[in-house]
Amino acid sequence: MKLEDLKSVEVKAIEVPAKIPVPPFANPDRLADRIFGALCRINPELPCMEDNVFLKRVFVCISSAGGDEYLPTTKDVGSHMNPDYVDWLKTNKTVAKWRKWYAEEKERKAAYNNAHAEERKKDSETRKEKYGFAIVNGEPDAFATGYALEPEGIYAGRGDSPAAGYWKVATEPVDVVVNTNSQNPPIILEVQPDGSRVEKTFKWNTKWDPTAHVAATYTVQTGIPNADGTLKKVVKTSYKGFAFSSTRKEGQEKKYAAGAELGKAYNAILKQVDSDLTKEVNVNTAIAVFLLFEKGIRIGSKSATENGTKGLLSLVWGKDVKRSGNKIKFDFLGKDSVRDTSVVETKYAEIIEKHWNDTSKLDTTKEQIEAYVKNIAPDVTTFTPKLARTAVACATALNALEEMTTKFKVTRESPIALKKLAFDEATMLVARRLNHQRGVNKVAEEKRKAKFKESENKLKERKTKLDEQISKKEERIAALKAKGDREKVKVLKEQIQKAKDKFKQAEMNLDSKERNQNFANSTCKASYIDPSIVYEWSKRIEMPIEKLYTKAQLKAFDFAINQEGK
DNA sequence: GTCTGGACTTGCCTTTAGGTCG
DNA sequence: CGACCTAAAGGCAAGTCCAGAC
Repeated sequence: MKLEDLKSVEVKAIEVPAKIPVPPFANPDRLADRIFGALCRINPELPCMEDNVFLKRVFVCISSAGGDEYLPTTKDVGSHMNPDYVDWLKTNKTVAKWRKWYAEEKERKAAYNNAHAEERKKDSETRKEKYGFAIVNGEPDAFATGYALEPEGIYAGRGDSPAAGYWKVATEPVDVVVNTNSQNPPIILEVQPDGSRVEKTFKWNTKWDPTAHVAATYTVQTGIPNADGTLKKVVKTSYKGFAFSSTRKEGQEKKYAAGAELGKAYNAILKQVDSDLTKEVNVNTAIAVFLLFEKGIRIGSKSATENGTKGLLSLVWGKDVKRSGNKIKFDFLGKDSVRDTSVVETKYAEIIEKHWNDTSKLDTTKEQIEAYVKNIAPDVTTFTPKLARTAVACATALNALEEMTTKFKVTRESPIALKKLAFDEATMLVARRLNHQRGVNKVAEEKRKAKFKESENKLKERKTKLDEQISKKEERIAALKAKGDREKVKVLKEQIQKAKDKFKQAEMNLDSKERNQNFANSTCKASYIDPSIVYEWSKRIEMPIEKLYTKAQLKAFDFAINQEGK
């Protein structure tokens, strides 16, 4: 989806983050001290602290930077083949001392922030007003993801990232290329260890590329450092930039428009797939198209990614995908190392197995898939496999909203809480379809389970209390009836009904939470479901749209949400 | 046509803000 | 009226995709 060329860009400021802080008994200018500090600063409950591969790499970096005094001995961690850093970290005195300092520092900072809350808020607002934006095509435009350069730190990758645990070098202003055609260069806001900012001027490297929708670009390198901070070995390089809000908005708008166009061709595409799979022509591409539209699966490439994760084109038959009767069963690690164990039920299961098994991986390409779809639907001007995911989400959302409206008997008069529940349940169905799982690590999962148990107990307590209150009120009703006070009886009865309804809603909410606890609907809400679908639904049942989207989302979706009078 | 740098999007996790409850 | 809790913002890793070099 090509974005419009830019006419002009002027960047106000770029922030340079502070280095990793270290305790007063260490040397902030010494890299080994900062890496050790970064290690001690990590929350000990995070999964990476249970990961010996991660920890081993951290110590390789510390040693390489000249911090041998921080290294555990072989006696401390066992054999070289299978060292145990996890337990050592839990008992080592130096680590404990550093951790204590970081904990105190955190408290001190929180207390300071608390005491200076108003002043800090004002400060940050002033800064945002003065510097937190660029001027794009003559109009002020916020940054979509902040305007601070990459800070140094230990690279925390997801899954089996080959860079996890290595040192990520801070970006220096000399490494940055500012994308501007303005005479006014951005200033540097250098963050001090105490959080204040010092303004500095700098002679930036600049270029002007109207097709690139970024304020600046730079690369970040991760690997094993020398004592002076240069890298002895580079493990990973990533390219970054500061995107504009308007860019994101433009992209989203075009995406949904293209998705809607594709949606119209949906039936025709499935019909062609049906015909091809039945006649067994073009089968590999037809299977890919079928799964893209049935499952909303990511496309991936022929080979696995460097983290070992997979997408449709790298799935191996018999290993990542299997058949059981008329079911196709998936089990593989996808983006962000999230496991996909979904099942697709289809009458084509046997044909799919026959052909996919022949070639191990699906014998097709993105280009062939694109050509296949465009051949059926020549009106669809933009099609990439990723767009199928948007189309699947929108189609699912449309059906799910209808389904949940009926299931929960939502009408215009329904309470807002019930409408919200129906909406959440519907978006959760989309999240399941797109496999948006949450917190796959054990620590987070345990916490979530504990928390859920707790709310369940609280609800039970509430039920006991409610029953007591109701029986008391019923006694009073009986007494009032005897007296013939109809008015008060009516009021009391209404109160009871209200309390019962409220409790029932709480029960339903908790039940919904339990069923959906391993899924998150935030992502599909923010980037897949066409906001106009949601807006139409909300108008129909008279649900205030601002209860469904956050402030930021409302602003981002204003192209779809007609907010007349607001 | 193929390869790949890098622009742009997606998505999980952590932190923060702000609201609620006792 | 602070402790507690949840929703939203923010952060940044990791995908997809496009265009230019060869």
